[in-house]
Amino acid sequence: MKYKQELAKVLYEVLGQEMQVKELEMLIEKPKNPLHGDLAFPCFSLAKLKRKAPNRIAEELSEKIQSPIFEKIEVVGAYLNIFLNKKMVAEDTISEIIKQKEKYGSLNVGNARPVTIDLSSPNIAKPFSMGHLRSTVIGNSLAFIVEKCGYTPIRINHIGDWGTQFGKLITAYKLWGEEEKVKENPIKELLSLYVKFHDEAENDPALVEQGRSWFKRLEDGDEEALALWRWFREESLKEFSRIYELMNVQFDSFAGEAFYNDKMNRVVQLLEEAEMLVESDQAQVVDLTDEGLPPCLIKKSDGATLYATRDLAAALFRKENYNFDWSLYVVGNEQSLHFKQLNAVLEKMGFSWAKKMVHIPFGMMLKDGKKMSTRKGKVVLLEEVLNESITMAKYNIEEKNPNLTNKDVVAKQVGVGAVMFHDLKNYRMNDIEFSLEEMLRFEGETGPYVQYTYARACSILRKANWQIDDEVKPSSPSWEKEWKVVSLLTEFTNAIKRAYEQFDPSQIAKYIVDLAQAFNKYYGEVKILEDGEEQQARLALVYSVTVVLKEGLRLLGIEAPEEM
RNA sequence: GUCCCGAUAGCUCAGCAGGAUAGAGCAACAGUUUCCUAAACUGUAGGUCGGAGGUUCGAAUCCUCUUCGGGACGCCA
Repeated sequence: MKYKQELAKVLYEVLGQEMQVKELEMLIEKPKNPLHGDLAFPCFSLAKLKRKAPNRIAEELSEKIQSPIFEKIEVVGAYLNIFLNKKMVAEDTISEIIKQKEKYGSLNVGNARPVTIDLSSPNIAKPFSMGHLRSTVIGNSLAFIVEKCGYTPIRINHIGDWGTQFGKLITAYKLWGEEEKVKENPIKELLSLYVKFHDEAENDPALVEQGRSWFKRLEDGDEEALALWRWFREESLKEFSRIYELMNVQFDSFAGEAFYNDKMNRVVQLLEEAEMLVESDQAQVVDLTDEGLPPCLIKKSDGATLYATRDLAAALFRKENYNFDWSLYVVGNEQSLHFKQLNAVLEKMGFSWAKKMVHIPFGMMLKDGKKMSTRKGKVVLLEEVLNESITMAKYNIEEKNPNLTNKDVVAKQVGVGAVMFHDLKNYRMNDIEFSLEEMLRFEGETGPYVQYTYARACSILRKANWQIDDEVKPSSPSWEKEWKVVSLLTEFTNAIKRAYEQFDPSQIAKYIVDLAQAFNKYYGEVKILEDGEEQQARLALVYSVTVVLKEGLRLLGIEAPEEM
């Protein structure tokens, strides 16, 4: 990054006023082919300005520019290829990592301002499905990323503990439920009641009506309805917390939908005062035709509220309570219309901060190419997948490293890491076809691969008895074989910046895979522990790699065992 | 019907504020362990970047159209 700026500056000095430093910097690229150096400047656009052949310009520039950080400048056609001074860059970078340790790569753009993150948000009385995994894992990672950029993240688990579904569930329980069975296996039993309700409702529309009226009773504070609701809620939360513990995810707030029950009148009132509410088929809606959107439903014909009402209340509450700078919603792509409407209504109400509310959508977890449906009971349970992955990791440990001391702890770290990394490594908008085989893969571009690389590096440092000493400057004559690793280490900040700007954790995941690959290649080529004057420099590099791999994994919410 | 996503190697995906021969991993095949953890490394093979136009010195990348897949579109969330 800073090397790019240096090149832009040097070019600017030679070129004079023809282009701004910023423009030049934008033109500079990182060649894919290492034979083309570390930085390249294509002269095509300059050729147009100067009305001169691009390769002539490249020639001329190559003779004029110079800087102590350039080792060599080559001209290939219209390209100016810059080779950086390996010794200088390597020793600089490694010293910086040794000095900053896990702070390396931090970006200070947030000034400690709060960022609320709406994530996970499972529904009570429904199993924690693979679909919720995505929101949990992406949101959790974004919280770390945003924090790395200087913000204060606030993780909010907006539990789905309110809505017509509870009317349906209560109806089903009253009709077919047995207390004993529910107590034995709460989620499973409640889910089968829910599924049964939808099966039966297909032939009996009166059931849906009953469900609706039970929900109305719930909203009106009916004791029987409330008691059942509380019970379902409690049992569900118990189950969820087990999963969060496995994944090591923590929240700052569990304020879910029910939390906003007493805050919705105010929203309705505000909308009324602004004369934004319109009656339509006995329901109350906000018209959004001017915004090119379908109307937003605020109140149903029976007076009960909807999720849009609750989300409006939640948005107001979060602004007032946390005064967020950004408010992120990590919610599936299928809800993007809802969030557009939400934004539009808030803007219409005159809240300019609505612009700072960002929906962060992600693709669906598909089963056989189709959406998984709770109603049809077609879900894959996250907990089962996690446990299977942990078992698999344990098996691998027994095979490969039977003398490991804390096998169960490491098996958990690796097994869970595999599942989490699998979800984070790809661009979040892609749909994912559920495949247990893919998720439990421990080789190639996977979480365990990165963890393994880290463990190997740690093992070397242990064997060498290497101690961190902030004063010692690593020094080596060539840095030739370690150059790829070094050059990736300098890129860490860039990866973090991209992840933040695009709210995309996969940027970090891809980066640490690249770094791990480069390190493993180096490991295969060079005997790091071999005695000699360069050994200390190599060890300092290995240490730098451990710092960045561990920090990269941490930003994804994944643990890094030192042995595995 | 309208709107939102996506399409790159057999499979899963990178690459996309345009740049040099389109890259990984998995699967396949062939190798590497008296040597720092083989969950690794090396090599071989594998491509009309869905299709057609357009903009440009230059397009996987930008624009338009089109095909296919997924999703959303008032009383679910």
